[in-house]
Amino acid sequence: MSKAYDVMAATCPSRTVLHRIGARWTIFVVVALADGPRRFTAIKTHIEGITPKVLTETLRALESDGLVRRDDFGGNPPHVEYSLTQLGRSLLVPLAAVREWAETHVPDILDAQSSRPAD
Amino acid sequence: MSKAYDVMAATCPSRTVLHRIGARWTIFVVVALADGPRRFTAIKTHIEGITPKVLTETLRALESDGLVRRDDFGGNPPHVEYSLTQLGRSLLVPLAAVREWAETHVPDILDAQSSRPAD
DNA sequence: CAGAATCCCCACGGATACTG
DNA sequence: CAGTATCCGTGGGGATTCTG
Repeated sequence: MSKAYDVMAATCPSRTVLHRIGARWTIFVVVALADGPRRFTAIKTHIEGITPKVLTETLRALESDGLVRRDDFGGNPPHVEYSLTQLGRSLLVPLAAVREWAETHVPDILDAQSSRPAD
Repeated sequence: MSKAYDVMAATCPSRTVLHRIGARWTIFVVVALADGPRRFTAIKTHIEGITPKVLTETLRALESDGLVRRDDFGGNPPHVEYSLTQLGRSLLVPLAAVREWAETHVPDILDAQSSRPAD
C-alpha cells in the first residue's frame, strides 16, 4: 500500500495535523489524560504552569480534532470530564515515546549546549 | 529507577527539550536527514515550503542541541553536509512514529473536524 | 551553493480578573 | 468548579533580496 499523505509535501493536510501535535500544550494535555478521564481543574493542577485560557483553547482544539471528548455532567457546582477518544489514545503511543525521549535525553542536550564535543 | 526529569514540572528542563522538538520545522529536518547526510539545498528542496532563513535557524538550533552535525568541506562552490548525530538518530525513532501517526490519521481528523459524531 | 541581511507581522500564548 | 473576558507582548516564522 502506497502513501496517501506525505508530510514533506507543502499542501498536505498531514502538515496541519503535525502542527496541532506540535502546539505548545498538546502533548501535555494528551499525556495528562493518559490514565483516564480528568476534570478541568485536575488537568490544570497536573500540568504546572498552564493557564485556564490556554488549557481551554487546547482542549477545544483537541476536541474538534476528535482526540478528546468532553462530558458535561451539569449540576452545580459544574462537573465536566475530559477523556481521550480512541483516536486520542492512539496518539498517546507516539507521544509517550517523545516524552520518554525528552526526559531521558535532557542531560545529553544540556551537555551539547554548553560544550561542542566531536559528535 | 526513579524519574530524574518530569515534563509536568514547570521548571523542568525537559520542557525546553519538548519545546524544541515541537518547533515548527524540527521534525521535518530530522526526518529529512533520516536517510543519511544531505546538503543544504537538498534539504530545502525536500522539505517543500521551507525558506532558507528558517532552515538555517532550525539547523543551527539542532546543531547546538547536539542533534545535527555540520560538515563544511569548503571549496568553491561551497559544500556543506548535514547529518544526524547519534543523539539525533535516537530522536528519529519517536519522531518517525509521530510522522507515521500524522500521515495515517489525517482522514480521521478531517472527519472529526467536519462532523461531530458520538465518538 | 550556502547562506546572511532586512523587514515585517500576527497569532500564539501569558497575566489577570471576573462569573454562572 | 469550569470556565469567560480582556488586554497585551514577543518572537517565531515568512518574504524578499543580496553575497562570498
